[in-house]
Amino acid sequence: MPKYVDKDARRRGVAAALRRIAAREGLEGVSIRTVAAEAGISAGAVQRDFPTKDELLAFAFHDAVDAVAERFSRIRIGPGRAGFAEGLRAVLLDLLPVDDERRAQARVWAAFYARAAVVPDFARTLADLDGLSRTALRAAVGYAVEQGELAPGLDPEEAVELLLVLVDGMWLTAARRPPGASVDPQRAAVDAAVAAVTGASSREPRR
Amino acid sequence: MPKYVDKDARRRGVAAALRRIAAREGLEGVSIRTVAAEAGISAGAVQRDFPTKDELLAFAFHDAVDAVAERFSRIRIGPGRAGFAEGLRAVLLDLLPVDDERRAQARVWAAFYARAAVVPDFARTLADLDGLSRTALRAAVGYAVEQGELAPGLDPEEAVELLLVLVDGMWLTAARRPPGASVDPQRAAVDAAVAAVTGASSREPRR
DNA sequence: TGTGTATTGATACGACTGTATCGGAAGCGG
DNA sequence: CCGCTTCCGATACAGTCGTATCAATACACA
Repeated sequence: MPKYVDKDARRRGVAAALRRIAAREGLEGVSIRTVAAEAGISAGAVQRDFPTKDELLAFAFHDAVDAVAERFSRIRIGPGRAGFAEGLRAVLLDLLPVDDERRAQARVWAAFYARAAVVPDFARTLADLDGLSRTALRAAVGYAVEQGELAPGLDPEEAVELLLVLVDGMWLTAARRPPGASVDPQRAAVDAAVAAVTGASSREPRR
Repeated sequence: MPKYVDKDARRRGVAAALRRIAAREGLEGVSIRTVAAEAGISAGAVQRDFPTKDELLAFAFHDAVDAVAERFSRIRIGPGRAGFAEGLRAVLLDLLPVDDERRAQARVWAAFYARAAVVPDFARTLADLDGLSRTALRAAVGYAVEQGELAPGLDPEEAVELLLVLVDGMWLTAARRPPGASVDPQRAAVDAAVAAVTGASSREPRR
């Protein structure tokens, strides 16, 4: 039969267009028409791929969540991989918006994050992501305890919660960084975070 | 001459109405008409107080920033006041959304925060707030160093940056907490943060 | 090559947006 | 009590929103 088209690929393309707009002007600038224009197709085409705007937003959101989850899962901390301090440092540095792509991604994240404060579905998705990060961090912190790399006074479970909050803070602080500003303060925060959680010194050894 | 009205008071009232809406449905639900209805006045009256919507948003934002700044400045850490650990714990616990008012405030904050990722004026205001917090934290950390309460390996300047990020993370994580959820994870994060930064133990001494 | 169906762009609709304009209500100085 | 100035609510306007509808198009198969 006639005229077939790769639907999933185009759905992802439309979602990417939405994120480009969201990175530029926030979720407020996102409409069926603007997204269609950014994607280079007509508004009618967008309507067919996503019958309603909520579905479009939800899809783009889940796509963004997946991208962030993938970014985290790329760095595994544990036996045979990176040590705890190095791994933690890598995760946190990965959130620093050193290039435009990462800065754009952070701004999109901030937009969706704010929506999660108001739309329960979004909040649930972020809570799920928390769950994933929690188990990953639990494993990493457990490994740190084995290696004696966790700061002596820290309760492992509590350390996991601290790191969760820290990651959110890094990511969102990054979102509001103006284009020309220096990343040094954030780099300092990363150094301090690694030092505080591992109990090591941030002054002499590394850098 | 005729008919006088307290303009500033009503401007604040309108801004408060805006924030109530923002806490409930986000900045997307904010329009001249909805704000007017929430404030119990006509749309024309809002227009007189705020000729343009941007001015209204900016005013409400600055009001919210002032409220947050005031919340922080209420707790002074230093000689004669609270010790560093207690003061830090108090600041962080103050961000926990234990009541509805605080949760609403956090959601409003998230909305404005996301806008700061996209509107340079908002970003500048938050950067100014960072400046304020930075000097306050510098004093507190300096005091901690004197008292030997700072974790031994931590660079004071870096510790300040870490705390800045941490506060943002606490506040924004709070914003997306569903109404019924427990605050225990966040309380754990606070305990860990205090322990990690002071170098003390989070297991036995306090709690 | 013709045919039938999946896809498309355009157009229509009602609701809502921000903003401008304006006639009447309201209150104080005389 | 009057006049004048400030305030207020309503209405008007052009634009955009999300969504529905529909004729025209483009393609795979016979």
